[in-house]
Formats: sequence, C-alpha cells, structure tokens
Amino acid sequence: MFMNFENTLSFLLAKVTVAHRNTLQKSVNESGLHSGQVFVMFELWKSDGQRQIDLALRLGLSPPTVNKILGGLLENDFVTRAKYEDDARSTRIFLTPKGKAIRGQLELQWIKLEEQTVSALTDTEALMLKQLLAKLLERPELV
Amino acid sequence: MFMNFENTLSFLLAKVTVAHRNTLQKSVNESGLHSGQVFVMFELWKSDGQRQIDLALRLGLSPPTVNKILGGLLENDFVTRAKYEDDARSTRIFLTPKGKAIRGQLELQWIKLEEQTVSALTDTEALMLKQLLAKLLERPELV
DNA sequence: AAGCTACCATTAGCCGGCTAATAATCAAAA
DNA sequence: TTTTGATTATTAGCCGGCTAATGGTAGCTT
Repeated sequence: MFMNFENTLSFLLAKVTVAHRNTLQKSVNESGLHSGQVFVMFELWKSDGQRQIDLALRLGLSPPTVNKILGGLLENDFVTRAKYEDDARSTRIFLTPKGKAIRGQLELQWIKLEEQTVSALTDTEALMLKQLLAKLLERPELV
Repeated sequence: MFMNFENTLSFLLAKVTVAHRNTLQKSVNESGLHSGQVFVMFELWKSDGQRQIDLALRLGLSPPTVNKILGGLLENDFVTRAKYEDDARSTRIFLTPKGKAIRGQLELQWIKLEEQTVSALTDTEALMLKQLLAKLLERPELV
C-alpha cells in the first residue's frame, strides 16, 4: 500500500549527502581544514579580496553560514578581514600567506578524492552523473 | 595551471546535497517534523520497536546522531522509549498514535517532493540518476 | 538636510551530522 | 566466581547548514 521510500531520488540524494560529506571531511582534514572551509578557500583562490556577501552568493550559502566558516579560517590564520575603503558596511576577505600556500596541497587532495569517487563508476557513467547533477543544479529551488 | 574545481563530481555532489537538504527541510516542516526525523520515522513505520543501535545501523548514522534525533521526536510525542526486557542496556523505540497517524501525510509530502525533484529531468534521466547514485552508495566508503 | 529604504555583517539559536569519552550491562573466558 | 571485553546508550563538544533579529552604513527621495 505504501510507496518504496528507498527507491526515490530524494531518498538517494539524502543518503549520498551524508556519505559524501563524511568522505570529504576525512579527505581534507589532513590539511587542517574542515569540509565547509574548503569551498570558501577555492572561491578565494579564484578571486581574492571578496566581500562576504559575494562569497555567500557565489557559494550558494547564507551570509551567517559564510560568517561562521570565516571565523574558523580567521582563527587559524588562513584569511584576514579588511575594511573596504569605499563602503564601511562590507569587509573584504584576503588570503594570508598560509592560506595561499596551502592551495597546492588541497588541490592534490581534491584530485585524490575525485579519483576515489569516480572509481566506483565507468568513465561514461561518471560523465553522465556529472551532467545530470549539473542539470539538477540549474533549478536550485527544486533540488 | 589549476584544475576545474567546479566540474568535479565531488563538487557537484556537495552542491546538490546542500540544495536538496534545504528543499527537503521546506517540504517536510509542514508536518511538524524536521529533515532528519523523517528518516527515523520511515524506518519505524517499516519496523516498530527497534533498538537505537539498529536504527543507527539501518540508517547509516552514528548512534549519537540517532539519539539526538529521537530526543526531538520524544519531546513532540511521535515516539516513546521502552526498556527491552531481556537486555537492560538497550531501549526500544515505539511509535505513538500520533507517530502512526502522521504517516499518510508524510508519504504524500514525500511524493510531492519527489515529483518536484524529478520534474527537472526526463523519465530516462531520472531513472539513470537513481541507478548511478545507488551504485555510488554501494561503496559507502567512497561516496 | 532629513528620513526612508536597502544592504552588509553579525549574533543568537535551532537542527543534523560527527568523534571521543562515560557508565551501565551482558557475556564469555579464566 | 571473577575478570575481562564487547555492546548500548548517553553526554559533551565540535562543524556546517539554516532563519530571525540587530546595528550600522549607504544612498536615494523628499
């Protein structure tokens, strides 16, 4: 009479969420970073000196979440805050030398993580999965 | 010189899962439940009176996580705890009438959520995505 | 110039994950 | 029988998400 809960896409996504976050956590904590911090660092490596609100928008996270993550990065001296001269409301986030230096290591760890994840699939499957996930992300309100 | 971070499977999975959890949260909070509680309830509907450790194993969650989620369900009178006669260590979790009554509503909401999610894809794509996610989940240590 | 509105950062507080550490119990081995 | 080890639940404390509410600033309108 009742549906097959475990076979819904929503269920599978939820399960993958938890599993993937655990794997990500293990993968990056060698570098002294936590899972959420990695995404902020990648964004800063692309463009240093962003405002918090822009980081939030590009990462698809709420401003308080970004603020909290930055707190940890500041404590560990990966980034610094600096007031933006033209606008006293916003602060700009800059990479420290330590934050810049860690990039290579993190990229290698990310590549290893990617190889691990992809190893469960064939090349075709991996490509297809990426395309399907990207298609879901095009509708942020639906995922 | 550096990799295309946004095009890795690991990145896409991380993004999709955050987005999906937000959608799930909105979907189920009409019923008075939170996102994590839903999975425990579905598990109890399948088999009432389980021990916490068995819930944790079947859900793929840590025992403290299940314990915390059950705290909320107990407070809101969706479940009750009862000692297992043969073993003083474990407790068994039972659905209350309120917990049993909410099943139909939750199932409908889940179906709506599923339709929403799947609507971004064709039938073939949705089926394929489910199969690929399921394949990833077969290797819990890799996702 | 004054005031309204929009924007940015921040705080507080919640839920959902986790690990590590405790306490109690059970079971098996010595 | 005692002791040792495994199991179960629980607590504490962390990170990563979120919403709601504050306070300060900018900017536009009047």
